[in-house]
Amino acid sequence: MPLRQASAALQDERAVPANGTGTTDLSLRLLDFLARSAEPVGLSELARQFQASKATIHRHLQTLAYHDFVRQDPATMRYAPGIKLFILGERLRERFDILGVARSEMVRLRDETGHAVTLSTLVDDQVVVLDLIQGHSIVNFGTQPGTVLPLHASAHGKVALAFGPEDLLRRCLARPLKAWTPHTVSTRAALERDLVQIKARGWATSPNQVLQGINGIAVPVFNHAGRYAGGISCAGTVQTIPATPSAAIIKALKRAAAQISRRLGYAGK
Amino acid sequence: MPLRQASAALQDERAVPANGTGTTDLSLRLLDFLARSAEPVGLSELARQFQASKATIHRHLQTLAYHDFVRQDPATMRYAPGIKLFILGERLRERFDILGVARSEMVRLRDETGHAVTLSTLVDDQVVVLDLIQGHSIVNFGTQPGTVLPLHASAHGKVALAFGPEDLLRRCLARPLKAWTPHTVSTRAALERDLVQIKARGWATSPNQVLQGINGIAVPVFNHAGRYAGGISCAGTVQTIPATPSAAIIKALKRAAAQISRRLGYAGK
DNA sequence: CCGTATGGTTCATTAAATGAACCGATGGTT
DNA sequence: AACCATCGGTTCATTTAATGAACCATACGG
Repeated sequence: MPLRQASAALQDERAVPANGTGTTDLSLRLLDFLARSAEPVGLSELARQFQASKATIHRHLQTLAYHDFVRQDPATMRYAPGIKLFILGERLRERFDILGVARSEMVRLRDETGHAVTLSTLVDDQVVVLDLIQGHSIVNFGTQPGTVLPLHASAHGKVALAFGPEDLLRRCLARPLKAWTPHTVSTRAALERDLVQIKARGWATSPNQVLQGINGIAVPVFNHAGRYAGGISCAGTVQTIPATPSAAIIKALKRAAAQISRRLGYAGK
Repeated sequence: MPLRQASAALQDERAVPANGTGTTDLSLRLLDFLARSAEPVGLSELARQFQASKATIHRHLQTLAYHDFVRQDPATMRYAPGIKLFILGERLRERFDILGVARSEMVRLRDETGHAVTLSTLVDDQVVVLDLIQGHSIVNFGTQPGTVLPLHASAHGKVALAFGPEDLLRRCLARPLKAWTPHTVSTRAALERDLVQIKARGWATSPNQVLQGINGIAVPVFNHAGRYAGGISCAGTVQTIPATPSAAIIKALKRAAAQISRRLGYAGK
């Protein structure tokens, strides 16, 4: 199977690599590629993907492996992401204090509603899923921690737009709004109309926005300074969570959010 | 407060950086340093720590930031670890399938015993904590996910030595056994005696081994091939988990481990 | 108003990253 | 068995690109 061109995986549509070190750039792209690959990848394959010589790739991998960012499967000789990524990633967790205080409330919310519950926050204009409590159904739902959600087409994202930094919407509109499904709100006017409503009622939904048949409902969490600190949401099928959800689930979400906000030092209602 | 010399943080006691790319090496050390720092660090500070020019550090940070491995606090201009570490770290989680199947059993074990429960596995001769379920006590216990445990001085480590790869013990004995406390088993003979007993009875403890007053009890988990796949443990004070633990807790641990092993496809008893 | 921090940039020097060609091993195919 | 095409890894001459001294502009404190 032809893998997607490696360089596209990370650089994506973004403009120029700016003025940095090209060597490091290659190393990081290698690291990213390996972390995104489902299977360990061989040296030659990597050299082909990145259009570099085997010698170059080999030395990069040596250094990455030395720092445990990459490991070589002793049996197949192929390369896989290393444990260091996991270790450093876990260390980053501590920085998001919202994570610790939210956990128990999320579990309670899950038990109340039976739905999968996710926690998100805004990092550098990106909505990132921080934690996930699996729902009480047979099929596993919800976005995994670490996932980046679209600002305009997810419940979490729209909560961030509605209650987050002032100029977030402007930066969001600077690039085209990707239509994930035929139902995705992808025009500026429709999104702004949506946000007015979300601000008024305090919660956002995203029926069929990012995936047909799936819906989410999210509410904001505020910190000690009274500012947006993140969001919590329930996710499920459009059958279980309709576009206009039941008063019960909204109430449960708002209660949980208020509780978390209070624990973060929020003094508001 | 004088920070520890940055270069020592990662290279540690290890011998030579091998033959890799020095540029990448510096980048990775920078990344590691930032991830380990509690607070964001300024450019000049980093240049001093790594004994390199500001220009060099700056360009490295530019590239790291471009890939979201590092972010610059807009207010203080200082540098902090980026969200990419968290994202890639979470992605690594999927690779450890033991994580998914173990979770519910760990929660049940925690509820049964009240103790903090941890899950570990062996990665490149290192025992790494994969998951932690907090105990039901006021004070938070247990080692955080991502932590590397000593092979000879932790319950998890000794389970790995007893039930893991044949030659792990040999490689473990190749370097001196660090004595974390006065009670740490740090002689070859004592360790080997310990392991014989652990193999016979199927569980390991580590009273006062790595921290005075703290004990852990661990049992192995086996995979579909009947080989060691990791371990689960309960942790607590030596008062709550004595050196020779109650039959109840041992039974609970063994039951949970058997259940997880079975879900991993283990056909044994 | 100076002194000394900070983050960031420029540019000539040179150190170091690079790739073509190579090796030894492995594993199918003829 | 001989062959060919892989594989991971290494060598070494070439030249690219990483480097640091010196340089801004700015901010803070006495």
